[in-house]
Amino acid sequence: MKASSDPSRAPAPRPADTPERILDAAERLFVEHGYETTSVRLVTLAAGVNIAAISYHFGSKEGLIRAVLRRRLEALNRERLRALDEAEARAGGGAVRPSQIVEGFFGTIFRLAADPQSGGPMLLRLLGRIHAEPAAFIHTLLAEEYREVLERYKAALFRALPDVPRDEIVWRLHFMLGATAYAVAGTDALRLVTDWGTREEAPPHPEARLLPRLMSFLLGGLRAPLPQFGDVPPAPPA
Amino acid sequence: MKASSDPSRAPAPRPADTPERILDAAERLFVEHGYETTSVRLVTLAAGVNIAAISYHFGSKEGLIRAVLRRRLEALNRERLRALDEAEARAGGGAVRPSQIVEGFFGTIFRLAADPQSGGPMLLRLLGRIHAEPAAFIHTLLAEEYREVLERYKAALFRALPDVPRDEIVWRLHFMLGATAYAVAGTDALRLVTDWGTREEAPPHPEARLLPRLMSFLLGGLRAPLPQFGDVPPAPPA
DNA sequence: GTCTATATCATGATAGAC
DNA sequence: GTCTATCATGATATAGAC
Repeated sequence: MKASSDPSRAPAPRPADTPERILDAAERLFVEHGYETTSVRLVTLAAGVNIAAISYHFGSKEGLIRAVLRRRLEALNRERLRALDEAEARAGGGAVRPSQIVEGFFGTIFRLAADPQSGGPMLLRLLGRIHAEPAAFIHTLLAEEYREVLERYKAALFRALPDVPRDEIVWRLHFMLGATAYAVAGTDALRLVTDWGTREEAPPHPEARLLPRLMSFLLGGLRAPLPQFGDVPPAPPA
Repeated sequence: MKASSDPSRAPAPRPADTPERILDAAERLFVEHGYETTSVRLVTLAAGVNIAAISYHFGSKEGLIRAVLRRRLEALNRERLRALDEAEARAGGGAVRPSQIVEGFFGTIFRLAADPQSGGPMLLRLLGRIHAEPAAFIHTLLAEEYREVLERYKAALFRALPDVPRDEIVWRLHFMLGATAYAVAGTDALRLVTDWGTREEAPPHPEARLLPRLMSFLLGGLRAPLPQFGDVPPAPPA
């Protein structure tokens, strides 16, 4: 029997392996302070690993945030595709109802956030934050990671709303993404709108009812009457 | 006659005074690269002023972004209050219609953006970017700057929608802010949703029809059927 | 008010011993 | 794989001449 398989000799001082500890600490710090503001020194300090470990395991700070994002987005993509597959199976050959599509796309975030294994509530804040990062490579990465899933959901919406122009559906999907990213970014932004000056004034667990509230808002926007463009030309003359 | 009042001796090499040149350059660079990523060196270089001018005129980098924001938000607040005053005057003593309220709040951004004096299209991107900055002092500043105007608009919405619980209205206002901030942050985020790989594929001036599209989406969300909370408790038991 | 020169510090990354 | 020590760079801010 090898020593490494002896449970009493398991690497006790490390609760998890180094790369994972780094990913956990980096995720938390990026969420709290943003990508630029968070130094790799602070990440290694919070993770309880050596300063050189990030270069060794992830190559660079950019490699680190890429790994942080991929870890969460992979699970999110998988769940979103599964939700849509299931809804389409239930619909037989017919179109899936818009509420099912919206629930599959946006509700999945909240279902994952309820599972500590998938990141827990931190996942919500990570998604909210990441859409706002100024670094260009992050947006490129997001576009790549989201592409397949967005294509599937867009196609489902086109089928579900055959009377709404496709342009309009794409814009509304964009608006829905924005409303969700903002809603989910944490309670910081909520302070703008509410009177909660102190923690005591805030209701306990304001996010408990967030999902149904958000869903009805998004569906209302998605199914709103089409805009009247009036005299505004589609594009100014060349 | 003093020399300084002689037009031929006006400070010709400076198209505007130093603080304003700095504000213009800083606004553009903060919008493009974010607050943290933009160095004061770059700002002074772009403004064509000396490296020490920012400390002298604004005290620090933080003082600079505060001044950048205040310059635009003051005008925005003024216009938003004016729009609501006007709508309330037209309504006599009655409640202002929701569409008028939403138009007054969100439409004002676009009307200001059409005026180069108020910042032009840059104003849209500035607002989109600023809501996403991680720095805490920026959110505090935003909350202070927005407070009065938001109170007025919230009160108007409460009157306009007496059957909708006030909690729900506040949340929906929050969702509307998010959708707008995202929509307005620039075309970068739009790439996530569209197939525009290259600039050639994008329609010319996609933002021309943005306002009516956004308005109908926001109004649809604001007037959506109330959410059914089902078995979800308002707050978990203590 | 404007400029040059510089003080002081924190960052990301790595070389090389163990 | 992990660690110490260090490098090169670029940051904000200011002192002091003009």
